[in-house]
Amino acid sequence: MSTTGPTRPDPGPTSGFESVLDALDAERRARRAVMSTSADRAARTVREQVVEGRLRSGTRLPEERLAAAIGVSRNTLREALSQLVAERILVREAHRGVVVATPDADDVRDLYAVRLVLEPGALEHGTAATPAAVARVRDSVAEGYAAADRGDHAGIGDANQHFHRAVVSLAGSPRLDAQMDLLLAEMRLVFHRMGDPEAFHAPYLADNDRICGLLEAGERGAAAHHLADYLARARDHLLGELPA
Amino acid sequence: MSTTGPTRPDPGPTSGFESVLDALDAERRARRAVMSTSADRAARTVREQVVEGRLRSGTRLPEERLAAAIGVSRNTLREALSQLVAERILVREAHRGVVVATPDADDVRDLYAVRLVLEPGALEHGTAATPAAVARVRDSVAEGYAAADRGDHAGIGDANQHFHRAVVSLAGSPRLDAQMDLLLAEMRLVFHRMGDPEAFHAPYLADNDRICGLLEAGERGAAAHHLADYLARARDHLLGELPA
DNA sequence: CCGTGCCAGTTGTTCAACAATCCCGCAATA
DNA sequence: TATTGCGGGATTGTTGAACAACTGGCACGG
Repeated sequence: MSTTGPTRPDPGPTSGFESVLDALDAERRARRAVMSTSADRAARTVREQVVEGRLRSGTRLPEERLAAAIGVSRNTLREALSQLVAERILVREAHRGVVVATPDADDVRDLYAVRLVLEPGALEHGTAATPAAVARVRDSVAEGYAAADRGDHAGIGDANQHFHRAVVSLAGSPRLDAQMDLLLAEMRLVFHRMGDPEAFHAPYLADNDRICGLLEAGERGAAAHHLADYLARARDHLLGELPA
Repeated sequence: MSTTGPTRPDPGPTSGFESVLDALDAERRARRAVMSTSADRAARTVREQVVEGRLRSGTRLPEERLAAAIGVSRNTLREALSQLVAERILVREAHRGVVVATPDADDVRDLYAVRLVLEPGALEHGTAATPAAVARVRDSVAEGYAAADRGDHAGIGDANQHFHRAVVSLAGSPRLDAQMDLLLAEMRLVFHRMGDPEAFHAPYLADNDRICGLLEAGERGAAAHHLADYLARARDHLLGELPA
């Protein structure tokens, strides 16, 4: 360390060098998170196909062919599948393989039981209801109206999911956010089983708007009660349209 | 089917035979769930060692030796470890292996953020607050007092966990119950990092009793508020005693 | 004392194999 | 005809070994 570059000072409590070093380290961690392992990538691939609706409920996923298709070994794929089974996106039947989950009425009731605790709870007691967080809720409402204006039914569904995710994020808990993402992925599975999934969400745009308004007005208890009522209605609506 | 047994009627909408058949099928599924795969058994083994406190936070778990110790192959063990990583009991660092998780202050805050939504929510809005479910809450309170009477500190901790699990079960959601079990397992990891984990829970026996009383009296809103307050207190208490 | 390069150990991943199990069809039988 | 019994083929559960990529520590040289 004699010729090139500035000689390392090293003393300062937070030398500029240390910060650069930390930044590089952070970048590396980020890269790791993105690249991750083959198993994680495989899991992401399969999950995407499922929530996107290209793999319908009940389809079997033979390990050998799927592994070849994704380009990983069977062992690695099994790790990925186990992860998705834990997320309840797939179900594994011993010696019969994994199939895309087929949520039944009981699953729907359970999912809504969770949501009825989670979403009103976050709305009323969430400790991260900052203006920015509330604004994200408002954004999702606007997104829904915009999608409705251009007749984009899928867009309405997406916006609706964003709304409920934004509500839960009022709790300010990364764990809860992740949990909600899994729950919403499972909800998509339910929607894909319906005859006309796209038309389902439109009626609830007004509810979202109203709840958001109450939230902005600081009437969090009222917002929570409205949301609870709305969730119960949506649940029954959904149970009515569920096949089998 | 001509000689033995009653000839199959087959017509009835819900022939008693069909129900027997369903029961047998259910039993088989249950058996499968108990036996499960080697990977699940390995996961259960490791999880038990961790929540029991025999494997402390930060301990590294080399795959080869651990696999040999449990008696499964490395590939199978990896499946088990992945499952525990998903449960946040272990953390995996790329190319450095898995170690027992070391929850820090942020983790504790996050865990309590979840609990602050979940537990008061279940208490106030849970739709399965049957007399039997309420009785289970009361049982856990009694269990706590009994443990205190005989100076069984570990027993107090166990009873406390039973109390919070019973509260969440008021929601009547299997998914939420499972989620709460994971959360409580993570809490045990936190407690194991404390200097004197056993003495931590005793002060909260009275709170549990009081909350249970309010619940039995039908004052669910008050019970929820008391629990929320108590959780915030416990969180700060815990953060104060957390090392590092 | 500091930096550099090498080496052992561990992980990530693949491949090939085998037993256990399940599904499907086909023949035998009442 | 409908049911039972019985392969045969396919798939899963699990193992063992192998190799590249990567990490951490140690000796070497300045």
